[in-house]
Amino acid sequence: LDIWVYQLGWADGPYPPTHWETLHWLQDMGFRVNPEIGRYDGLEGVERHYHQWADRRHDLEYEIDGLVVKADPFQHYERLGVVGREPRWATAYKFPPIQATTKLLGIEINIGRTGTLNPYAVLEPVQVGGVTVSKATLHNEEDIRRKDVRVGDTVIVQRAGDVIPQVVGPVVSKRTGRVKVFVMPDRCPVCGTPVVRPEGEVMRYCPNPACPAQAFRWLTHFVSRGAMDIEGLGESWCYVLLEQGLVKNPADIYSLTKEQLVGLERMGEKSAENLLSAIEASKDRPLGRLIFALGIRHVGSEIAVLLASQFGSIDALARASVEELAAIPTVGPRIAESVHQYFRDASNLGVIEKLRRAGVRMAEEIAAAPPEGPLAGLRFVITGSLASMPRSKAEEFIRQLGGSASDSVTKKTDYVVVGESPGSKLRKAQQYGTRLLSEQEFLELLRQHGAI
DNA sequence: TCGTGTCTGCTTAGGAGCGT
DNA sequence: ACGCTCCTAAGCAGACACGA
Repeated sequence: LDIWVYQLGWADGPYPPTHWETLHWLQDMGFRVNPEIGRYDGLEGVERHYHQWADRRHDLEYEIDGLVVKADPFQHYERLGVVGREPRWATAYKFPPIQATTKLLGIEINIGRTGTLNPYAVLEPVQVGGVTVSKATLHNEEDIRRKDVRVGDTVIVQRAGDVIPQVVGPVVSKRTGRVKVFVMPDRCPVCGTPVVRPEGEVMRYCPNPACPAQAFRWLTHFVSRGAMDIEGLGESWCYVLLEQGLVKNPADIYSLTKEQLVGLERMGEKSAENLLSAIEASKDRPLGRLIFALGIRHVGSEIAVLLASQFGSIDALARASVEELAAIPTVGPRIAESVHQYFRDASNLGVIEKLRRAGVRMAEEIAAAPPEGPLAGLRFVITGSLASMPRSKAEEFIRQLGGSASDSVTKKTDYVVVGESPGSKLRKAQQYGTRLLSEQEFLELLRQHGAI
C-alpha cells in the first residue's frame, strides 16, 4: 500500500522534523511511503485531515483518495523515546537545531527605530533546515566580541527554534590569516552623525532624530499592524513616500492625495484608492494604538494601552508630570522621564498637532476598571500556531475574559496553550509543570465562558 | 493574459533594560 | 533577583495589483 503524506506550506526542501518522523513511522508500520509525491506542488485530489497530536489520544488521520489511515501518535512518540512529564499526549518532538557552516562575508549595520545601531551578519547563502540563510542578527558589539566572529571566518549557523537564523560562532580551525576584526562605526552609516553610547548601555545610538533611517523606521512602525494598522502600506511604499518627499513624518500620511499617489511608479488607481481608504480607517484606532504608534522609547504596546486607560487623551498625557507618570504601577522613573521628554520636543508636538488636524482620534473614554472576567488573574502563554485563529486573536480573547497573555513562560504562568510546532516555551512549561492546554481545550474554555 | 513587485500573515529567540 | 516588556531579527508562500 502506498501512502502519500501531505504537509501544507512546505513546497520545497526537507519536511519539518516531526513530519519526517511521521514518514518513518508509517514506513515502520509497513506502508510504502513516498515522500517525493508529498510535495505541496502539483498535488490534486489528496486531502489532508490532520488532527494534532496535542489533542488527547486523538488519532492522527490521513485521508488519501478516500482511504483513511489512522494511527496513534501517543504510541508513536513513546516509541521515539520522547516522553515528557504529564500529560504525555502533549509532548512534541523536535530535532536539535540543524546546523551548517558558511562564510561570514561581512557585517553590516541597521538603524533601529530608536536610533540603535544593529549589526547583522552577511553570509554566503547556505541551506539550513530547508531554507536558505543569508543574513543573521548579531545583536550588538558585545555579542560579536563574545562570539569572536571575524569577517572572513567560517561560521556555524543554525535556526534557533528551527526558525530564526543565528550565528553560533566561528570555526576557529578554519580561520585563515585574512580575517578582519569588526569595528563598530563611530558615525551613523546613514546620516554621518557621530554616534553615542550612553553610559551603562550596550547599544550605540545615532542621536540625530532627523536621521533618514530613523524617519523610515518610525514611519513603518507607525503604520504597522500593532500600531495604526494601515493596510497596504508596507516598507517599500514607506521608502518611496519618504524618498519622493511626499511624507516627512507619519502625520503627513494623512494629507496624501490620490493625484500624488497615482503619480508614483507602479501605483495605479485601484491601489491608490485602497491605500487612501486604509489611511482613512486608521484615524479611528483606539488611543492606545496611537500612543504606541508615536514611538516613545520604552513605551511598547502594553505600556501604551496602560497610559491610554490612565489618561484618556493625548493632551492629558502630554500634560502629565514625571511624578504623575511614575506613580502609575509598572511605570517607573525611566519610562516616566521618556514619556515626559517626548512631549517637550517641538517636532513631536508638531506631528501631534498635525494628526489632530487630520482628524485622528486623540481621546477616548477612560474605561472603568475592567470587569472581573472569569479568567481574572490567570496568565496565559501561547506557543506554536493555532489552526483556528492567529495568535493575536487568541490573546485578545484571553484579555477579554480578564486573563493576561504574555510571551514568556515563568513560574507564574498558569496555562500554556500548545499549538502546532511548539517552541521552547513548551519545554519550559514542562520543566515548571505548568498546566498545558491543547487548542481544542482552549477553544472549549473560550466557549464555556461565552467568548466564542 | 502574464510576469513582476509588494504586502500580508505567521512563526520564535534572545539581549537589554525597566519595575518591583 | 526575578519577571516582564521592549525591540529587533529572517524566511517564505500566497494574494493581489500593476503594467505591458
